[in-house]
Amino acid sequence: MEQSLQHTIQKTPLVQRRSEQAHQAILQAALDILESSGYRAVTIEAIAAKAGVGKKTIYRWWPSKATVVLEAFTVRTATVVPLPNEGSLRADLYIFLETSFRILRDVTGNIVRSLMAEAQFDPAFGEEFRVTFINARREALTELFKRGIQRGELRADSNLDFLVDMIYGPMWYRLLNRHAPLDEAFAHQLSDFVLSATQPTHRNG
Amino acid sequence: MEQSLQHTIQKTPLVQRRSEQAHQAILQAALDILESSGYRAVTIEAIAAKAGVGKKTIYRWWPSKATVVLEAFTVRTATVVPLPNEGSLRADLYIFLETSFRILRDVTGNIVRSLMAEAQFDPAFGEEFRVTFINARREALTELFKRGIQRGELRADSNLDFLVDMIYGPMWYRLLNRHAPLDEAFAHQLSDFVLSATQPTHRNG
Amino acid sequence: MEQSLQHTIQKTPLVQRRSEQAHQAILQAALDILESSGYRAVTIEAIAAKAGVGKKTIYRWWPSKATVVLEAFTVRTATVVPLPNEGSLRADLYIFLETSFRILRDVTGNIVRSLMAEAQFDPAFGEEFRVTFINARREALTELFKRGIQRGELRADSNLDFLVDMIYGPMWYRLLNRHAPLDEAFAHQLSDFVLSATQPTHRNG
Amino acid sequence: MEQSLQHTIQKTPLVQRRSEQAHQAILQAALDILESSGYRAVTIEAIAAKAGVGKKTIYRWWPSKATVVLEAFTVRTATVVPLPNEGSLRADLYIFLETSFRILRDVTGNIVRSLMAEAQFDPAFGEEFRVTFINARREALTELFKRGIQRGELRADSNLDFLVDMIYGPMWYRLLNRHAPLDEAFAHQLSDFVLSATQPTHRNG
DNA sequence: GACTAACCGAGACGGTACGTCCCGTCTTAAG
DNA sequence: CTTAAGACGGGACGTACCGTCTCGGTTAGTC
Repeated sequence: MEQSLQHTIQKTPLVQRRSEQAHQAILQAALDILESSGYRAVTIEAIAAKAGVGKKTIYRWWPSKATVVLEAFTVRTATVVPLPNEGSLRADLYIFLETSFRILRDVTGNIVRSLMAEAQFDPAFGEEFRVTFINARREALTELFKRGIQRGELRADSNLDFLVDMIYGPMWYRLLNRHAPLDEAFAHQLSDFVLSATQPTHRNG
Repeated sequence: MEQSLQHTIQKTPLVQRRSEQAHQAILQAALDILESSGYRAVTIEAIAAKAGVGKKTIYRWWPSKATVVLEAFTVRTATVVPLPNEGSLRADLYIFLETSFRILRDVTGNIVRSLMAEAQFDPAFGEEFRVTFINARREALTELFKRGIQRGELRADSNLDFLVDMIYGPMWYRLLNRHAPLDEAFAHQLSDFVLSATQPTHRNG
Repeated sequence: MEQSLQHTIQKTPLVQRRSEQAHQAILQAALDILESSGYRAVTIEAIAAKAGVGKKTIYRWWPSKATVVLEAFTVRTATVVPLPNEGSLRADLYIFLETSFRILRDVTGNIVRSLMAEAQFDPAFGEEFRVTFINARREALTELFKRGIQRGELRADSNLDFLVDMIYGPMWYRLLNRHAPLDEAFAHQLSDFVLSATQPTHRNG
Repeated sequence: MEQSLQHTIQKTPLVQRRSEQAHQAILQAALDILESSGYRAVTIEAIAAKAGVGKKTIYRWWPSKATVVLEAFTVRTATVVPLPNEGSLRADLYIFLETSFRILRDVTGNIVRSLMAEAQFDPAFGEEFRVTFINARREALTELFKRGIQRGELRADSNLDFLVDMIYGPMWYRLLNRHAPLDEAFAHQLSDFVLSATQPTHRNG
């Protein structure tokens, strides 16, 4: 983020000569603590100590520990957003969900839950979390639905943002509330349900 | 809580009863701070100071500040769960949602968001939150659906728990993620969508 | 102290019907904690718990934990004040000192040190400690000197209080300051020194 | 303390130097509380509040409040150890005692009593108190006696440590036990008594 | 090649809140 | 109507982190 300006004008070269080594050490330390001791144990002081870095260095580049964790999580782990293309919306949606669920079922789920929780207390981080994390996933899902429209599997005037809410809402609800698992059955139910409510023939039949 | 055993043998009520005065002062103080300064300002020390109570007294009866806030919130505020009965599932569902949304749009929404966030960090509180708060609301919604089945508006073999997820999921998602409002339009969209996916086939057959 | 009134008039029988059992249990508990964990671990709460007694019961009969310890120490342990009678002041003094030193060398020394320390912080206890403990020992020593005067080993106009200070002062100094031991050598040095400064023939010779 | 190594290799002065400002503020605050409210009112929290300093800063540099008070007392107050040189041991000793007594008769006496009391409960502090405070005074007195030996007023083989005990013992005893005052009369009695017991035999032979 | 400005590690700093320990008083129920 | 049991308001403890700051030292252009 702070580097995105460097390849543009580059008229003030002495500014922000960050140490890439320290940068990576910080992200790695955050991940290590996260995996070994959980989000609660992640503190700026612990990260600094583990990374062999001054606290100032962390504060220089990130506004909060949640932001560090978010970057560590998105950059250092290969948490790619799935974008299946199986030929049918039903199949794509199911695979998208089952892939997402599988990722969330392991430690990743706990990290994501912690980040969403942190977002409730820290509005600035909330905004960043939405932009960086949530929206990327919403757009992938939107892309799936758009393909469905192109194939005629979905009405062209469907409210895609709303459909995305109908998919991600129940997923997050189960993730955060833990009253029921994010399993294959749920992936089937959820994709079937949303498609059954949106199939063009049924809706206007 | 400690009185629930009294109708049995009454041989071990040696548990000293709590001071009702202190109890209420604590809940009120928690609410006051919550409303005036937000959840972040709620600390055990602040509650104790405002309630004119020793910290130990709070720790004696509640395991965490989240638990105090939950009790203050559920007991002292009239946050009744809506249970409309308008004659049709569609109307009941819409009114249920619009009533819920209206409550969540004011400060209550922030409290609820904070509690859900806290539940992510504190498993014990998470369990209590689910049982005390979430489940009560799930059951009310389930009751609505059951009436719909009785009226023939819903298939008798509908998976009600899943339907509840499809209603509460998107609501919580918007509440926590704040990418879109919990307004009347969403109440309409959501109730219509769920009903359109669940209308008994023989009605449209 | 509070019993000293009971065998006098006894016209108000229902007042102060202290439980002798509780009384002894408290003293014993104080001693037990003292010996097993040291003076620092002696608290009213610990005594009450160990004695199976309410805290109120302790506060009813003693003003402070130091007072409890003092009574436990003087009443329940057989810490008799030595009063040797060997026929000469020199012998009596040495035996008195060596006996006292021997007692102070074991745990008793620590208790006595703690009580003297407590007396510095709590003036009321300080007074009681002086009257109950210190003065009894000063009087014993004074008695020794008086016998010395009768035998002609000491001038009749000797300032006995001052002589007592010259004996007990160095003893307490070593006890509290711990820079040198309270051993037999010191008992000899001390008694010899005081006698050499007070022998009638040398002084006026 | 951390500067004492600087004249050597200067390769490991990585210990961050303490803030002299905070250091002095803490000592001053301790003294202020001590003089205005007594030793009992001296708490780490009170010192921190009065000095405008975090509690951690105090704990970083001192192990206990007694240590803070000791440093405040020895460094910030001009409690010089008297070292008279009047030409005779008798005069020097009397002036030494009367000067010491005068200092102990005011608030200083209470501080010193409190420190000695604290030393009974806290062995580590006891050691520091002995080394820092007690020993400095013992050495001054020893110096007096050594001059007496040089002048021929004292036998060359006198046990000076024992003589110091015979002077300081009674002083401390009266200071702590408060059964009699530290007045000029006692200064005379004490110095006379010790000298009368130690006069070289060949002088009176 | 020396200068110099920024970064860097280390961690001290003022500060807030934590959860615990005891204090001395007060309340309850049980005998 | 006195107990034991322990809850109560309160004060201080020593700890954990916060976010800011102050040090030397290191390093990377620029002069």
